[in-house]
Amino acid sequence: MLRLSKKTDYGLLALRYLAAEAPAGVASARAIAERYDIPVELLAKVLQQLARLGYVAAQKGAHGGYHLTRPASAISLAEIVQAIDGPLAITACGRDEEQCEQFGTCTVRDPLVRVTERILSVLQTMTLAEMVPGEGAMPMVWRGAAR
Amino acid sequence: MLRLSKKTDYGLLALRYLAAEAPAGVASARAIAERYDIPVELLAKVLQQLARLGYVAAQKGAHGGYHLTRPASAISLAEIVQAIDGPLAITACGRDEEQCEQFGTCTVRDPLVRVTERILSVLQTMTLAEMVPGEGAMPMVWRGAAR
DNA sequence: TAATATAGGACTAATCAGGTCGGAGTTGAG
DNA sequence: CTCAACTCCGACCTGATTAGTCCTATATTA
Ligand code: SF4
Ligand code: SF4
Repeated sequence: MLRLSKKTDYGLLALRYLAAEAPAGVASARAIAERYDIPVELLAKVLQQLARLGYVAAQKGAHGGYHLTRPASAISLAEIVQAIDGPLAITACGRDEEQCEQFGTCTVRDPLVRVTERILSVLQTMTLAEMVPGEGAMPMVWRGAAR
Repeated sequence: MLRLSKKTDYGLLALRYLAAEAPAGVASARAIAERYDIPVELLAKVLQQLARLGYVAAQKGAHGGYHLTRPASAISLAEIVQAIDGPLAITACGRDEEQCEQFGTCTVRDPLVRVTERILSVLQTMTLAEMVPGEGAMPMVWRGAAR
């Protein structure tokens, strides 16, 4: 029903925390999970994935944790979503060989990929920095930002 | 993973068929299902839902079928999606009382509803008529259509 | 009346997201 | 140097949502 997964939701929450509220920009999975009342292991998994993709760096051992590797203004919502949920696709035919039965006779595929591209561009124009009101840059250049 | 349901996909296919290819703008659920190799019963259910909402009208009995009640240019993709999949929501907190555990401590809710609104506007700017290349109006007023 | 079409509910099967478990690696105090 | 505590990490399990099926009732037309 056009919903993004809870994992993405949690990941977003965590990244925003690292960007805005974390003591020295560093926080452990446990700390973030307790702050937002999220299952620890699940959030850990999300952060692991983000670490694998290089959005955050992990520090093991005591007093370890995660920290951002890029400025929050350089991380788009689109990147986060795709890092966790995989490539953005509105339909089943969206990516890979995952094509549906009616791939051959389908007449709405092309219009829908156009829609997908536009949604992607919406996600790309929203950066992590714009999600934290006080901190970072909060540019007032909203209008005309499409595309 | 931000995908719209197969039902919506089928419904879209059916509506486009009624708008563009159907003999006299009328076709039965069976005919459409066979045309696109869709489970008949499932497509029937989708069309019933669309009929209930008033997007198509049903004619029972022999030589019956469905036909659009509005010009294709007056039906937006947003309407179709919401008619079949229910209200558009990116997150679990999106609608109703379906609120998640971290509703109270959540810090990303507001930005995400903004994103939802923008995605909705993308879907609203795409009409059924724009999905059939030859027929109907295909306006070239894409740029600057956001919001 | 026989054939064809929609209307609507209940039921089953498959898929996927959400959540859980135990283990491996690192750190730092003693 | 040793060891215990803390962290990340990968695989596994389970419940919820979706996709699809089946059956019965009702309406229309040839
Ligand atoms: S029906 Fe068409 S648009 Fe939908 S998944 Fe299949 S090929 Fe893609
Ligand atoms: S975590 Fe926040 S944005 Fe996500 S569903 Fe819960 S309240 Fe909504």
